[in-house]
Amino acid sequence: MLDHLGQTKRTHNCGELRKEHAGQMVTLMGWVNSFRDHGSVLFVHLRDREGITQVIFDENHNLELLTRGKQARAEYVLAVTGKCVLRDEKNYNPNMATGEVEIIAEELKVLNDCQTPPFEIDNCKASEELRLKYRYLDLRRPEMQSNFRLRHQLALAARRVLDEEGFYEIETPILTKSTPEGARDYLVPSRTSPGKFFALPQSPQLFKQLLMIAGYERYFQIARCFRDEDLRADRQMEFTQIDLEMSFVQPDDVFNVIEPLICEFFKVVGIEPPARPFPRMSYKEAMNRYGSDKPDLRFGLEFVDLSAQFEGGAFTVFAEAVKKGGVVKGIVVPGAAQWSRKHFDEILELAKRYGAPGLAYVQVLEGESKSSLAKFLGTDGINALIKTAGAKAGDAILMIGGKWDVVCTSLGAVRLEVSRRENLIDENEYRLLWVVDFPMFEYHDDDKRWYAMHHPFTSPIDEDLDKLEGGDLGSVRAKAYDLVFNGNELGGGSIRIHRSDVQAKVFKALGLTEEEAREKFGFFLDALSYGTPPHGGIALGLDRIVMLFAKAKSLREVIAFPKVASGSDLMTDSPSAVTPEQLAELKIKTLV
RNA sequence: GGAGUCGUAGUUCAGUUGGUUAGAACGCCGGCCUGUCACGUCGGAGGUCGCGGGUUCGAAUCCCGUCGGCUCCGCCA
Repeated sequence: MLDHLGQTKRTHNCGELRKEHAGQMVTLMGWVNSFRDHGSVLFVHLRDREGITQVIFDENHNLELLTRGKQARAEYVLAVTGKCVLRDEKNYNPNMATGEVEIIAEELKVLNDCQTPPFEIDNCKASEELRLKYRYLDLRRPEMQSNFRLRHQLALAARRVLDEEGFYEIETPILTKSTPEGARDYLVPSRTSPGKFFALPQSPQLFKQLLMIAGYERYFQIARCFRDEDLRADRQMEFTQIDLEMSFVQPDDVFNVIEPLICEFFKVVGIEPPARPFPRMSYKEAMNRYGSDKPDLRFGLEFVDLSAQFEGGAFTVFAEAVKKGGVVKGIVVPGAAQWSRKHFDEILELAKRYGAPGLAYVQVLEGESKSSLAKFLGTDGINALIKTAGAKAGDAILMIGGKWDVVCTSLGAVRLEVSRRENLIDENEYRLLWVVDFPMFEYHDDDKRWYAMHHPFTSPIDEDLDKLEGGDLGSVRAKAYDLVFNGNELGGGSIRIHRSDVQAKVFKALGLTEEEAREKFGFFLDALSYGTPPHGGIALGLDRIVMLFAKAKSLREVIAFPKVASGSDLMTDSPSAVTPEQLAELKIKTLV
């Protein structure tokens, strides 16, 4: 039989009672975390958001109440009133914050019962699939509740810091206009304009720029963004950004807002904040030294350029690569001289997945070193190589030669894999940096045209403005920057174009005719011409920030109701079919 | 779109070379138990081996297909 809550009021939560409370009458409400029935005495651990407290039902104290208490099962919802008492010292439970006290039940209300849960909340060993199907149960687990407390605290800190810095929080539309650049849009059919569609925003990009044009000077929003692309452990189709924009600024001004904000996050989680200013590295340098535009600086394995060693040499594969304008780069891996052939082969396979033509290596030994290159370079050549690379006995040098970007990217992947295999990452270290001076454009071989690397409203750096016309678009640098945290891209932004003439040149460079530009961004181009202040901003991935501070392996651990890799929601079983009537109303026919 | 990997009781897993009645732990149900907090103890129930097809005297096991989860490539800032 269930009881009504009635006028019973909770006096304390399940995490706050200490020995100072001994002697007080208290009322707790929560879920049965566990129970142990000893016949004439029953122990119940009652759990709520704040913690767990032990409640005792005792035959000598109240037989009728004990009998009723014994009906409780896992996850029943109880209201218990009783006296908080100090436990005998030998009965302290040091594993519980409330372990020095317990509640002797005087009154019990069973507010609700519970089916046998599909997995134990207290001791969850369930697969992620099952956890997601019963997400509301999964979210009861203290580990998950702690993730969402952290998420709340970080979002709150962001609001506090940005408010102190003079930012207004302003909402922008969720139903907006499809823009073909960038990621695939989620489309929403318009009933009132049959055959036409809204798009869900990939980011509030244009709206926040319009707010600058509108004179709001400093805007921020904790904004939901949508991208119809395949998911990853660190990528959901629907995610949250701390999005902001500022007027009359250069990149430094943005950094000077973001760095204190990030430091505040460290304070919230109780970790010593990193030193400021955060280091900065150009895109080119990051690629050259680490093979990534989001280098993980928690470990070394920096690239050594070995092009000069191979130029014109007997190892024709590498010599040819250099001759054609490519490079040969290597990393020195401590201890890897002992690796098995199989181990090297696995690394080679990885490099190939990233487009590397091959992978050469030298196993550096006390006496003669081992390498497949020995027959080309001779002992002297190998020794010279070892010296240039700075390798010691016991190390191995892994080398890739070819086109610059392929070498950097594939060796970067090798560097990361090696760091994992060799356990080179200190999980308690936090390394932040700004990656700056990104290329403005990147060339896509498949459709033979240039694309904006960031987005087409990014300002080129002043010195490169001239290069927009007449030529070498690949060398134009953008006033764009990414914030990188332990090898993860936490956010990115740029100073925007505020002049119509510059914007027109960029569109032209991207191959957009004036008519196309007008059709796609006409409203925005109009706005640009009405006194746009210089402005710029950034967006930080809130989910990723929470994930990193929570040391979670996937975004799904810090998003309350996430999608799985295939893009569906296992709890609601969405997406799902809709009725023919719904489609008819929208004038939509499906092809499947 | 592609690659790898996993799918057996409510859950997590084991399951030998293809062999007779598919096991364990936890959970669940019932009994006993006054100090447990991973309680203990006695007993019990619980299986479409993801699904479909094939090979075989015989399939959880081998083959083909398919569905679903995870990780990655492509894609994505």
